[in-house]
Amino acid sequence: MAVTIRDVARAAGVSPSTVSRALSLPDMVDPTTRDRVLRVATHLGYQPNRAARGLITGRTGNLGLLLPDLANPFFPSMVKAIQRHAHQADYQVLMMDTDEDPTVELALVRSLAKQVDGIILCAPRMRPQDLREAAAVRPTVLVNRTGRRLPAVTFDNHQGMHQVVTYLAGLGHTDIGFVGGPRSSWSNAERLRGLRDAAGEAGVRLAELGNFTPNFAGGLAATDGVIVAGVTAVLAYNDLVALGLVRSLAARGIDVPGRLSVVGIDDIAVSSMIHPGLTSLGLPTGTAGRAAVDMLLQLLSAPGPGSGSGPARTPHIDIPTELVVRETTGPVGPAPPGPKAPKTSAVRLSPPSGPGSSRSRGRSPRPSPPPPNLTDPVADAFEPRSAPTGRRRTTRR
Amino acid sequence: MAVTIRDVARAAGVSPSTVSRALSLPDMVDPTTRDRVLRVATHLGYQPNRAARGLITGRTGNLGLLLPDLANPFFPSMVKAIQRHAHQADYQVLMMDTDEDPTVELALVRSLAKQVDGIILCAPRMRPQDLREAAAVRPTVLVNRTGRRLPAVTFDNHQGMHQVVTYLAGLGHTDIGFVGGPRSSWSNAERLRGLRDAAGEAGVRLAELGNFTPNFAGGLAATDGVIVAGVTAVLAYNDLVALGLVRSLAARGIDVPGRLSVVGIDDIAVSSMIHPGLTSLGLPTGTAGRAAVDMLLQLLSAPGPGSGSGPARTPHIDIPTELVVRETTGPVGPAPPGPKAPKTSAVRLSPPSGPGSSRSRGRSPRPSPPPPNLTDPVADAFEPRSAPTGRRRTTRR
DNA sequence: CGGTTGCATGCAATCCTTTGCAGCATCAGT
DNA sequence: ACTGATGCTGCAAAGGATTGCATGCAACCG
Repeated sequence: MAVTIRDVARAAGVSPSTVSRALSLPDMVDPTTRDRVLRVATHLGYQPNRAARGLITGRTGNLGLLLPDLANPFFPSMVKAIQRHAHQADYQVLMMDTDEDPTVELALVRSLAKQVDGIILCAPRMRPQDLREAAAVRPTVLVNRTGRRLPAVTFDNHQGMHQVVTYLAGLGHTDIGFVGGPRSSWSNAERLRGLRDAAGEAGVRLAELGNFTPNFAGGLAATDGVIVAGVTAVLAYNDLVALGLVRSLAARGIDVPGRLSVVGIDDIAVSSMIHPGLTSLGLPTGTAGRAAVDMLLQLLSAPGPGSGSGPARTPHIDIPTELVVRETTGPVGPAPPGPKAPKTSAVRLSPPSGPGSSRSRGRSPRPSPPPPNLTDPVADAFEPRSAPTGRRRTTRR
Repeated sequence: MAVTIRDVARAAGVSPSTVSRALSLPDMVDPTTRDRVLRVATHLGYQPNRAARGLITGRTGNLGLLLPDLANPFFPSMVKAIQRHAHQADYQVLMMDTDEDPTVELALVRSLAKQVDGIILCAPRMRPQDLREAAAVRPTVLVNRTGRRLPAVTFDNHQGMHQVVTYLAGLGHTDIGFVGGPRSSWSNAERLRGLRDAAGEAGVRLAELGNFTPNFAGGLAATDGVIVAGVTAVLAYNDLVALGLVRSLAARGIDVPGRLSVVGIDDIAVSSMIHPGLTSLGLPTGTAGRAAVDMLLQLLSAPGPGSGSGPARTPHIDIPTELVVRETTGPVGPAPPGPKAPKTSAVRLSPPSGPGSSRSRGRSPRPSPPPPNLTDPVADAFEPRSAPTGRRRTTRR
């Protein structure tokens, strides 16, 4: 059927062993024969049978990826980065979605165990002991959380919270609310900690508004609490929550950012598509995905635990975040009494006083004059995801 | 290391063959021994080595899934359905993302070939001959397109276009524009064809406004053309394009749906989150994903081509679409001269005259009275994705 | 010139499961 | 009681690649 290593060997006049070595241990065979073997192999279109290889090496050539909900726009970009990077190293990715159900996570990890060489685990609510069990069964890298002595790739929540609080304080906000995510979520706890620190340093009051589901519905549910809290700015657990918040605030006639500034986390693609554009703390998911794959591959090539000189430090990468300022944040102050002011308008956003805010968008308020021409300058103003135009980023401290 | 079939055999006092049969051909072994074997197997936690099995059976237990861009919110829900369904049949899914690059599709299919038993191919722009080559290497099911005599799962574009046109015509629109997607895309051609038919039947004029990239930027780029076309309603190739359109129309001060109604396709999650909510032709991606897996599994269990009585009909499932009416569509007519009417507002949407439009939302315009209580009734009005409240669907014809 | 070293290659075992075939036992029928 | 059929089980052969070990050859040194 398919071309096997014996076919190549026969055609090249060598033994199967030599073919195998020519492919996987190139400098162990004579250059002349190696070239001949490789030429024959490519000519015949030989591709090693992964099952046969796996049977003897005990490796599958697969990486497992466990995540809570692919439908959350936060994940696809990370998944894409992971896939691309894994493929470059000749690994396949087996992805599994837990549907935000922590009870199935461990079961999925177990079923994944036999079929992968290593696991990238994105399970913000998994219990630490389960985490340990998962890591015991296969080399594991955590993403977006830490665990007891386990390799991890995280986003620098502490620094991120500082960015947000500093930015908002610079706009004059002294009362900031936080719409929390799931109580058991690692990043929720982490963000809360960072927020308390940052609020204390900046001298602003922090209102913790409870825990909500990390999606659009959660944002809707949080609205009333935000209103009665009497804050002038609110940070949501993620962009989906923020979107829900913005949506139902608008329905209540509450001006964003005039009466209330809203900030999200994740900087998902939608945040730049809607009106008003959502100010959000961006988490570089692509960088994280690549880092996780690199870390895992390194773990796989490294000798197992117990050997080596002393207990190797468990690797950990903390990725800096990046605040993307758009239109849901503005200086604190009463809603302008101006005649029939539009509900929300980009013009209301004066340049923040924080660092890196030199450029102003310069777009006029909604009832704008007709476009000067019909080609495309408008597109630039709307920050297509690829072009940095119109995105003002605060520099990292 | 791991527990093998021999361990189970030894513990159960039978030969490995019997264990194998007890697991895969249960009614071939004596019930007594079968029970004993199964009990021992589960007790020892035996899981067959997939590599060894694959080596002899020639099957991998994997399904390949090729798609153009996971970051397009249209796909994750389909991917989730595919995964869930495949796992139930004890298959794993190897997903590959082509990054919208048709030139890498064939290469990826080839690299996928040896590692999967069958392929679910979502490649709207792949050339027919490449399609055939892909299908020759492994059993293949096309999704969201057809190809020469190849099994396929599609959405009923023809019926969908009829739904949209009928609905818009019912609102009084006689000039409808279509913002097309990639010229080489199968569904683009299909939609165009359906639109022409439907427009002819309904007696409305159809303006074909060109081809654009199937994303937010494409919508931005299409805006000028839409404006000069002089239409009162426009259908976009997909929701992302529609969102771009809505966004830049708003920036130009063009009232949606007062002056221009906008309809998208896909009904991605975001469309119900933004304001104004996007009217969209929903494509049941979950249904499609499940259907594709079912079809592929059937293909895998069926005898290969050439056998059987005559050429079996190539399976094809056409999934009905479902129009979800929200706030970007309304009756044709000049923008109301009413005092400081908000740019867009749900109240402006009078019930469409189409079928199935009995319920009205009953939400008041934006400057609404304060909420009656502080719990959650607002959430209901905003159609959290799970609850059908607030989604008026036109019944299928 | 003999011995040793080192390199390149081949041999053969091994990974674990499935499955065609053979064997054995039991049972029914005559 | 013998024959034939039936049903369950075991034997052994794949299936393709990797790898420790052995072998053969050449080169080099003494």
